[in-house]
Amino acid sequence: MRPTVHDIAERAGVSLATVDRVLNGRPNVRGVTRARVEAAIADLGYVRDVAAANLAKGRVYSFAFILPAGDNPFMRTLEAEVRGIERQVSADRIRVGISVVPPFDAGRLADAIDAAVAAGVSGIAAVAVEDDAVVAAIDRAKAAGIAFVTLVSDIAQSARDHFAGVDNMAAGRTAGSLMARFLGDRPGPVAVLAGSMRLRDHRERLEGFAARLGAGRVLLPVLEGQDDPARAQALVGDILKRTPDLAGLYSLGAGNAGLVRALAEAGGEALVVIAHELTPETRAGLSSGLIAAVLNQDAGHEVRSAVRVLKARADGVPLHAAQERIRIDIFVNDNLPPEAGQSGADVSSVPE
Amino acid sequence: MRPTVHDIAERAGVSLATVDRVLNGRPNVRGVTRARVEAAIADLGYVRDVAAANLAKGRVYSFAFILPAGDNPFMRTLEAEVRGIERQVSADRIRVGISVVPPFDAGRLADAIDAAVAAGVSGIAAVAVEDDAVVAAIDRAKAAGIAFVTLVSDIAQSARDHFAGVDNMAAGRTAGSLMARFLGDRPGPVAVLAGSMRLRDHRERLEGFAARLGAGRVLLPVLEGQDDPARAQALVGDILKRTPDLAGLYSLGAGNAGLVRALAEAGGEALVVIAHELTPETRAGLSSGLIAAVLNQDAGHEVRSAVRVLKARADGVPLHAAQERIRIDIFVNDNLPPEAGQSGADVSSVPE
DNA sequence: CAATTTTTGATTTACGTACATCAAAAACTG
DNA sequence: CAGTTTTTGATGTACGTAAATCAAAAATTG
Repeated sequence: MRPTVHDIAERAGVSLATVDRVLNGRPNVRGVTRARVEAAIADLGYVRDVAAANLAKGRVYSFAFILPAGDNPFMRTLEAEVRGIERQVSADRIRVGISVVPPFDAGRLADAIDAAVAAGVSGIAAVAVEDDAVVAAIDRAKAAGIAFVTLVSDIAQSARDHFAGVDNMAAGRTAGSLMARFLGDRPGPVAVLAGSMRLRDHRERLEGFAARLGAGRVLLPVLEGQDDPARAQALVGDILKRTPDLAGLYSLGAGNAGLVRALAEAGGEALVVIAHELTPETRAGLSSGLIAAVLNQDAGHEVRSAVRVLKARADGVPLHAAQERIRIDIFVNDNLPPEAGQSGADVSSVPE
Repeated sequence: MRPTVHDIAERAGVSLATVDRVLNGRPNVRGVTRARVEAAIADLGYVRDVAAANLAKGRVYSFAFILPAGDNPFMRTLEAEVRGIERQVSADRIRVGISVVPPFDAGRLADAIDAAVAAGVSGIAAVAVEDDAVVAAIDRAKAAGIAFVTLVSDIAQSARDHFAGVDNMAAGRTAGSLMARFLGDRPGPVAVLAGSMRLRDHRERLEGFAARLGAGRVLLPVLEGQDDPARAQALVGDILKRTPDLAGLYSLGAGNAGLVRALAEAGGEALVVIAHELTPETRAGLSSGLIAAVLNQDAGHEVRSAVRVLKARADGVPLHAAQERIRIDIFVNDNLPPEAGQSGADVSSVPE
C-alpha cells in the first residue's frame, strides 16, 4: 500500500543505506544522489511511518507543563486535564510532566523553563507571564531546539511555536454584545469585576467588552478583586448595596465563588451577570439563575491541542491550524455539558 | 520502561509463545497457566503497544462514512471534514471511505451499510434515518463484529456503539432561553421555521424551544420549509408580511440561505432571529446583524470523534466518554471562528 | 502403562524504520 | 597513477508484537 524505504531505494536505484542517509540528513551523500532519492520520495509520495520510526528509535517524547500554583479553579482544572491526558497518550510514547510555580512570578517561571530544558524534554507548554526574563527563557529553549507552546496566556513577542488559548479581546467583545442584548432597553449602569488591570488578558477582555457595550450605557470604574473570592465577594456586595439600579455585571477574572455568594445574598433578580470559565461555582450560578451566561475556554481542548502541537513539532510534521484554534464557548443554563465525573470514572470500557 | 511481553513471560514463568496465546485468545492454554499469565499482566500493568502490534499485523483500519446527498450545506461540510481527515489519519493506518446516498432514503441507506459490511470494513459511521430497515442493517453490522457510530442523527434503539452528535432537545431549550432573554419584555409572537416535523431532530428542537420560551409568548404554527432555501424564503417572506408585530424567529433546520434573503428584503430591524448550523449563509447573517445567534454542532469534531470511537472499538480499547461529547456551540457576531480556508490551505508547515 | 491428545517451549520470520559496521567502489588529490 | 578521501552498498541488529512451525513435555485416555 504505502511506499516504504525499500520502494524508494528501488525507484532511485540506490541502496537502503543511502535512502536512510538522505532521510535522516546524514553526511556523505553526493548532491546528485541525494536529488535522485528526493525525487523518488516525491514521486512515490512517501511519508515516514512515524509509529515504526519511534519504535525503532525507542523514542520517548517528554513534555513539560508549567502551571501556576494557587486556588484559581481554572488553573486547577487545567492541571487535572494535564494529569488526565497522561494515561491517554502514554500509548503514543509520550510522557507528560507537570511543574507548578508560584503565580505571577516571572523569575520562578523562567527558572522552571530552564530546568525543563536542562532535563532534556522535547517540548514545553507554559502559562506565560509577560516579562523579559520569561521571553529570554523561552528563546533559550527554542535555541536548544525544544518545541514551546504558550498556554492560556500568550507572549506574542517570544519565539514560542504556538499559543493554545483564546483571543481575549474577542472574548470581551462577545461578553459586551451579549450584555447589550440581554439588557435591551433596561436602564442602569454596568459594573466590571476584574482580577488585576496589570494582567494583559484582563485588560484585553475589558477593552473588548467596553467596545461592544454601546455608547448609551454607563460603565462603572473597574473593581479589582485580585482573583480572590473573599475580595470579590466584598467588592460585589458593596457595589450592589451602593448602586441599587445596577443593570449588569461582567466578571472577567477568577474568584467567582465570592461573586456567586455576594449575588445570592443580595438576591437581585433583574441583574444580568456574565462571568468567565465554567467552574463548579459558575455552573452553580448558571443553574440557580444568578449568572446569565458564562464564557469559557475548554481546558481539555487547550491541553490536548498543546500536546498535539508539541508532538507535531517534535516529529517535524505539519499540523492543522484550524483544528488547533481554541474557541470561545458560550454557556447558558441549557447547553451546559454534563458535569465531569472524577477523573478515571468517565471511561467507558469495551464489552468484548 | 513499560513492560513488554518478555517481562510478562519472565514474571509468569512461561514462554513467549504462551503469553502470545493468552494475549490473543488463542486455544490450547490450561486454565491455571492462563490465570498465571493474566496475573502477571495485571501485576506489571502491561498494556499492549498498539503501534507495534499494528505494525506486526500489517493491519489497516478501513472505516466507511455514509452521508446523505443533496445541497444541505451542513452535510457538505461534514463530507468535506471526512475527506479532510483522511490524510491526517493515514499515518495511523486508517483509511476512510465515503459513500453518499439519497437523503431520507432508508432503503438505500440500509443497502449502503450492507455493502460496507460486505466490503469488510472494520467500522461504519452513518447519518441515520429512523427506519426499521436501517435498524436491522445496523444490527447486522454489529453482529458481524463491526463497530458502528451514528452521526448527527441517532437511532437509539439500534445496536450502534455510539452517537456522535448533539442533544437536540437541549439545543432547542438553549434556543428558547436565548430567545426569551433577547426579547425581554418586547411584545409580539414568535415563529418557527423547520424542515419537516417528520424528522425527529426537528421535533426535538421544537419541543425544547417551546418549553423555554415562556408561557406569555405566542408561538405561531410551525412553518415547514423542507430544508429548501426557495421554500424557506417564500414562507419567511410571507409571515413577515402578514405579521408586522413578529418579535422572534427560530430556524431549526436547513435552507437558511432563503431565510437570510427574506430577512434582507424585509429589512426588519427589531426581529430576533436564531438559526442552526454555522454555514456561509448564517455567518453572513450574523455579520450583517440579521441573525442574532447561531447554534452549531462542529462537523469537524463529530467526524474526528467518530473516527476515534471507531478506532477504539476496533482496538478493543476504552475511550474517554467526556471527550467524545459533542457540544452545542453558541455563536454571535463576536465569537465567530475565522472562516475556514480551502482544504489544505490551513496547514502550517514546520520550518526546520 | 502405552497410546493419544493437549499444552507448552523454543525458535524464526515479519512489519517499517533507525543505526552501526565494514567492505567496495568511485571520486578526488598531488 | 598511486594514494587518499568520499561515497555507496551490503548486511545485521534492534524496537515490541504477531504469527507460524516443530519439538518436547505434560496431561488425559482407554
